[in-house]
Amino acid sequence: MPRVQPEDFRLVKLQELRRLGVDPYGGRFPNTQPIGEILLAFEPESPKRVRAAGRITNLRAMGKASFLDIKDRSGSVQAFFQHKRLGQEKFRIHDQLEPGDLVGVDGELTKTRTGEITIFVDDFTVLAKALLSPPEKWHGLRDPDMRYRRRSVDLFTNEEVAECFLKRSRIVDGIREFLRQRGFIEVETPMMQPLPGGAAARPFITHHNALDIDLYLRVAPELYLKRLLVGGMERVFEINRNFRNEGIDRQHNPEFTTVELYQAYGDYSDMMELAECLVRSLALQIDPGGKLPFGEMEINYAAPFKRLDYFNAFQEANGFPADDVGRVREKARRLGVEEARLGDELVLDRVFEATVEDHIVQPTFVVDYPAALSPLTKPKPDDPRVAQRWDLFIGGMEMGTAYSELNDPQLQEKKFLQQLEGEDEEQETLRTVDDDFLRALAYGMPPAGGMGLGIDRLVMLMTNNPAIREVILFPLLRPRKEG
RNA sequence: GCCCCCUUAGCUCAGUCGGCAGAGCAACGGAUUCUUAAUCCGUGGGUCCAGGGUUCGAGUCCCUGAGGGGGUACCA
Repeated sequence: MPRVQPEDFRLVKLQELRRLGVDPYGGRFPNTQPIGEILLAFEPESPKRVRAAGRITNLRAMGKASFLDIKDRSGSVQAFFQHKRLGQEKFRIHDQLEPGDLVGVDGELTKTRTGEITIFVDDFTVLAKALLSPPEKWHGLRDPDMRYRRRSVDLFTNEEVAECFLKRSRIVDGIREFLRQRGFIEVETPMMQPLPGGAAARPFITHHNALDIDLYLRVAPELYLKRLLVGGMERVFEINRNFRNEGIDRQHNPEFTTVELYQAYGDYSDMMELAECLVRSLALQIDPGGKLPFGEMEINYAAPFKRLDYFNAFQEANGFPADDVGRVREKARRLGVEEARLGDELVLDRVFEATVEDHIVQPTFVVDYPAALSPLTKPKPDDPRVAQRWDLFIGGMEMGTAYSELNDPQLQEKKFLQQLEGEDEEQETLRTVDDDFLRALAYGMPPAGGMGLGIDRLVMLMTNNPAIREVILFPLLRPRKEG
């Protein structure tokens, strides 16, 4: 038994092609024009010869003639195959074509009697015989699970899916362009790290045989990018994957892409300006009015984004101050948070999430977080309990975070050690002290602003897809035997 | 992790009160030289997710499990 069972009726056609002396898996087919361009260049009064290649998406056979719809990445065109025009031998080969096959065609571009722009084919090449049928033409491939598992089919069948990933590519291009113009250079730092740092999340663990050491897939690139600041790379960014061994839902995939950047001699207010400008410019590229739908919501990307002071917002939403530990815990219990085994600062964060963050729809910077939640962040000069940090929320999602980066090596060490002391509700969440990073800091890191933005979520907003799996080409799925 | 829903032909789906397993598309045979989801005539196609139970009889009711979807929880 082959691993993938071809459909019998397609094997028959495959054999017939070979019997006719045709290689069903063609070869180079040069000098084609994108179908979209062919259609744009059409002039009714002066028919031209054209050459196109693509997938047969539909086929209407009528005895001695048939119409095939041929689709490439740029568009779709009708091709007319006629016995009279092709001759007995070629028409016989044409009879073996089916929806899903890839063909190259040569012919004259004119209109049919009904006015459809059509390639009147006088020669063609079989480029690939499909041994599995494409999805049914009315409803197509709709089941989300099947769409993710067979993303190839999803992409060539569902126009809007292909479009979404085209947009994603353009968004990433846009981010790179934006940052280059501001003097940032792109770098790549380790995805496999001896110590997972930069965020508190459960890491994936792997093993390197030659060195016989465990390595962690990174949960964040932060500590490496900061080493580059020490090294004198004053404006750096990295667009790459992070890996977190956590749950999967509409906003979370175990591997996800972020852009993380550092700007020497700046701080979190520079990052705020940068983030606002970047996100706004991406939105404006899609809608000149800067208003985009997201599910039931309409998001207005007009500047300036709203600013919300963490402690003021907390007081306003809850009617008591964030440092009233007793009332914070009481509120947490009422919200159904199991607060007993959590530290004060984590309980506060839960209550803040439930009462403030979850209700944010329009682009909003939540500014000045409790320092206890932000160990890599420079505290405010006038109040060490407050960190120079903001989180950006849009459409109910956390889009990113930024700090004035902590560059005091001794304070950093102290904060690392405090993290170790805090009772750890997640046994698997590693909290370690990265001595090598501390050593780098000790050589002197310039004060800097740093920021991370979730690119998948950004794409969700820009393409109006409320599920992260719609914007990741191959989201993680449970493997399935029968396929 | 917990709650709710879904799983029937290659695909998209219907299936009433527990009583012979259904449609469209796709496939196969035929007709058709300007069609547009082509049309017309004909044919074949099922481990009803898996296992167990109730019943004279289960796609349908009950239990267990698997996979998926949605929600919720977790994710400095």
